[in-house]
Amino acid sequence: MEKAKKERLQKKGWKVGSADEFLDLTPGETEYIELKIACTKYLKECRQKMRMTQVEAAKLLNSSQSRVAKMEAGDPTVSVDLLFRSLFALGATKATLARVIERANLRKAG
Amino acid sequence: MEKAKKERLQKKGWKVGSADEFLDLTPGETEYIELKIACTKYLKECRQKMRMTQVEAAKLLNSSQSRVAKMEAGDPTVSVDLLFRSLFALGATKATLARVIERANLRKAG
DNA sequence: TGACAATATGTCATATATGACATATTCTTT
DNA sequence: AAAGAATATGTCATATATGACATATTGTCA
Repeated sequence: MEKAKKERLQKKGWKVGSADEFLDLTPGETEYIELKIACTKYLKECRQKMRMTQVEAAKLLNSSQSRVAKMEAGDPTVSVDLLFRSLFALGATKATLARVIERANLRKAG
Repeated sequence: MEKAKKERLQKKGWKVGSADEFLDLTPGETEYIELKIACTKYLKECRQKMRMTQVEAAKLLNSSQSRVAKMEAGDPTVSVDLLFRSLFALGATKATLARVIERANLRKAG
């Protein structure tokens, strides 16, 4: 990987390593990442289904547009806590979240 | 509520209010709390099923006995992120977690 | 194209989470 | 009951998350 890009990513909080290190993700780490990504996708889906802009969603969530954008982008500074609280605030339930998590590794169409 | 107890709980990070305020929890907040509690219970269950002490679990999780105790006790300083990462590290999968979340509001026997 | 709305990116002060340690309490086993 | 193992509680320095703001980029429509 290009040195400049690597440093830029690390500065953003991402772990950056060789392919070996990447493959060294434990199963648990992989599941965690998949879960988080699935939540970010579902959040965006929910917001769009409600025909809200990020600004509107931010107001509803007592947050800011930029943070909503980061949530949907899977920014490393966004916690699962925040994602969950946001999803629940947008009307998601434990049942729907469970479904999202369960299917996290499958293609959206699945 | 007794004043001393109230202050003690607030100092610990819990929101403490009148019954009205308690009932004012939004549905989303309630779901979030139920989810979190379910995870703490499941974590303890997993650890015990593996016949590990908190000290042993802590070592496995690169954490400390005291934090494991707090995770299992639902301490307010414990994030869902930490709970999830810990559960995955103990062998839980997205599928099992989904099940835990789905059933979070039901009695354990359910 | 230009202009406006929506989304993304960068940064920061503050808030919250975390591992670690000390110590207290509870649980077992004898 | 005493002793040791296990768990719980309190505290703190450091790490990470968060809302907010400024600014950049992208999308849309006339």
